[in-house]
Amino acid sequence: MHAKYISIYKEILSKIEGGEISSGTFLPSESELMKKYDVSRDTIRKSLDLLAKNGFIEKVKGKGSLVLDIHKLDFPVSNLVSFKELAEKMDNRVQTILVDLELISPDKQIMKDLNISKEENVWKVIRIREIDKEKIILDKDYIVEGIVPDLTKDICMDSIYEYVEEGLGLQISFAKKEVTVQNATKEDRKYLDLDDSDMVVVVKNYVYLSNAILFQYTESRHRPDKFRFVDFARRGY
Amino acid sequence: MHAKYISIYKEILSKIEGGEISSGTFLPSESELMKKYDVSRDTIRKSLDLLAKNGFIEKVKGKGSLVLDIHKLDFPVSNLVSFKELAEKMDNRVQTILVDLELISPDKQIMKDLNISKEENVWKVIRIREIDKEKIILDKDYIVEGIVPDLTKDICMDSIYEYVEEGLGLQISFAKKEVTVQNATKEDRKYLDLDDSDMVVVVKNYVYLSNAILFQYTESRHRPDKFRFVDFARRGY
DNA sequence: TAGTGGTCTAGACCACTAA
DNA sequence: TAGTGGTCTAGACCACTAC
Repeated sequence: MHAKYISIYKEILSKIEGGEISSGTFLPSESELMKKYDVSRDTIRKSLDLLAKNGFIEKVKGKGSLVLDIHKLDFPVSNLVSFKELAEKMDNRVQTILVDLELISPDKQIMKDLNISKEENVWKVIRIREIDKEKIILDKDYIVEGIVPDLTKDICMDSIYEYVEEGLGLQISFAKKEVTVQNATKEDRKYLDLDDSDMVVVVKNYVYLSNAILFQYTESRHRPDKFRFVDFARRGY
Repeated sequence: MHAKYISIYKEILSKIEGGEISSGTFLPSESELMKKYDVSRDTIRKSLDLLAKNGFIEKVKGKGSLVLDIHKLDFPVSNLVSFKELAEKMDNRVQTILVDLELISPDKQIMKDLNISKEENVWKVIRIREIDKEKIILDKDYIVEGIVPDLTKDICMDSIYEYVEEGLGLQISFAKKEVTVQNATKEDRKYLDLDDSDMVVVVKNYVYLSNAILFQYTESRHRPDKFRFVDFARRGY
């Protein structure tokens, strides 16, 4: 809502996604955009840099900003989005089942993952994500009580991120992610519809606030045949 | 080599990676860095933005730029690096075996992947990547002949990217990537040491030049137990 | 040659943090 | 209050592209 360059980014993006600007064509030049939005060139450039970073345009020196036709991310590992935000793009084909919500004293592994002492308590949240009536993802969340003192069933069924950001006024900023493939555990087999497959894709998330404090460790365990993510990568720095 | 902000980025990065600046401490303020490098604030900010984007620092308003202790990427899906560049960080524990190098007429799938007509020929390169004497990754590359006219055994054994960028003077710019888990094919079982596992992690790459022309399609097929990547993700735009 | 994006500068005002 | 990073402006010169 605040910065001009973000508003302009969003406006151009909506025109690209809405098909108003077709892929393969060039955006108006930076000087034209300056006039159009009545801002300085630096502000326009920030907007275009965002579009380029996220894979919507490619800037070509001497020519202009070419609109790309890369499709949107299905499971964005490189972004940091909540399941609720993801689900909203999937037309209600998803459902969440809350299996467990309790305040626990952390074991050694969780203490290490969250970098806390044994005096600090931790919220443990286990949720199953159903897609088209099949249990596809097992989400195991561990959240530091000192940062999120209260957690209710309703919050867990809706969106923990939304609560943390809007309810508590904290800013979720960045995460370290790790993706591996492992043999399924008994817990996986108990909660997921694994069919014949005996492996799961494990996405580990260490999530930090904007003051660089670690507040959440999450493990998302996916049925492999339903796991897929598309990413956009740039070469160089 | 050219831009000041990239030199400054590299200099600060080497100090962080070399331990000269420890994680958990703050970088000098932007105004101090301005004086130190004798550049404008905008230039310093570009350097710091790069460090933040790549997960080395977190900027905290009113405080400063905090150095993070996130370890380096193992298998960077979100970056766009060649296997040779990756291997250089692994102390020669890796080896490449060239299985196939030929110029073919594309089948329907390849025509679609590379978005070309059947008149254009395509280089097909099949390579096995050994890590610690085990055959872990099967790389299948398809490269448009019109862009890369010559391809030799030596180039494929060394680095195709290096040849394209330095030999041909082209600039590899961005890629669309897709990661899935699939059942192993006969070809996978033939070329890889799959042990008991019957699945592979498939990383598909559509690689573009800086003029937004698609020139390469690559499929990297990994043994699942050896597949792992760590990524850094920021929330927001 | 004219137009494009890439880089750099100098200065301004703001919001946030800490003492 | 002083210092920090966040945003925005106006102007400059460069390298590249197209004609």
